[in-house]
Amino acid sequence: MARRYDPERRDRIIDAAIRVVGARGIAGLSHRSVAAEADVPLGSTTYHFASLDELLTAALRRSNENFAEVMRESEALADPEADLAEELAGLLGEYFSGGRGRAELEYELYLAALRRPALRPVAAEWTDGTAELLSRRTDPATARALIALMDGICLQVLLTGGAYDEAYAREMLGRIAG
Amino acid sequence: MARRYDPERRDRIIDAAIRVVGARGIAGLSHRSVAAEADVPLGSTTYHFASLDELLTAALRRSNENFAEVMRESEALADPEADLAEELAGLLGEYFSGGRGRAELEYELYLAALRRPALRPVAAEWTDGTAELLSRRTDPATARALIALMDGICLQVLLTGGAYDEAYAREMLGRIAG
DNA sequence: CGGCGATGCGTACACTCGTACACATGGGAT
DNA sequence: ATCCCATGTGTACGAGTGTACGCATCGCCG
Repeated sequence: MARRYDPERRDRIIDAAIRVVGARGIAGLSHRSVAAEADVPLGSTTYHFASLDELLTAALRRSNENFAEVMRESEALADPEADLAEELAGLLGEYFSGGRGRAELEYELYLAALRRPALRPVAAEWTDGTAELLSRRTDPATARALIALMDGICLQVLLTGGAYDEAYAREMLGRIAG
Repeated sequence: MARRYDPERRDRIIDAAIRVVGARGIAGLSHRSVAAEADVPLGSTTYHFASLDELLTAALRRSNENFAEVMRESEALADPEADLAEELAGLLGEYFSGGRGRAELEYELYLAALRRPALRPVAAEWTDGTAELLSRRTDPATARALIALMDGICLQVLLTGGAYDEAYAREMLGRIAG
């Protein structure tokens, strides 16, 4: 077969990996499944990413960037007049409004760091980055606690299959933000 | 080989599964690895647990029971005089004092519910049970928020590889408990 | 323009896995 | 005492996996 000149292949493989994780979970991620999704031969995925951990790391980093984008777009976060707890609760509402899919995907990548030390620095990047963003509206310790509570609330929704209760989230975030 | 009469084999297989997950993670869980750990033939594990999901469900349920035991033993939780936030922060301290191992194992099973609907009812059982326990000291909504925050704090410790800060946990739990 | 190294391609191998199945055994119901 | 079926045992098969390797191709640097 003719060889293709494809300078952005690496990026496309990462995108394919994210789609595969979204559709079949990390358990369904393999060099072959990614190769098929990205429409590249098997050898190409192993060439660009020596191990699956490497690929997952890249996928988590990209996922983080996507989320960071969303938070940056929310100008309300920068408005010192707005109620921080309400803004965050609203943000989570939007996050869940598109169905479980997206949140499930991003959390699966994030939680994968539990067992994969290679992902931990990337997970820490996300936490630190978000904390820094929130630090413009409150002190650093409070910022971290807000993130922890949001994580916990998302977890309860995702793990137990329950619904997201925005008023409840607003109330509890408010207790921390003061 | 002589057949062994072994009425508690099912239980021993569950224990073996928990040890395997602790040592190699859910990714390393297979009928064969469990069979080897429990010292039973392969066919025996497939006989007692038709699918790995079934085995994971049983493992998560047992893990929940172990944790519930710990919480019940903590009489301090029942003492209306004690400061709830301080008690919970202390409990988490004990939880982490034995190294990452135990928390990592239990959270891995718990978080597996994200992608395995079969585990979600069991995860919900745990949340509901713990919330009920805490409801003796506070209202139900606050109880759920305390659990969410504890989950989030544990997650930050486990995912980023950071250390557990008991004073910080106490402060933030206190803001929710009021 | 020449070549070389990065990139792409296809295949083969050894391994593990879930599943299925045929057969053995003996506890407990009848 | 007898028989049945829940339980236990061993093996085989096909599918999927990570990895390695040889060869092809061509952008780019000298």
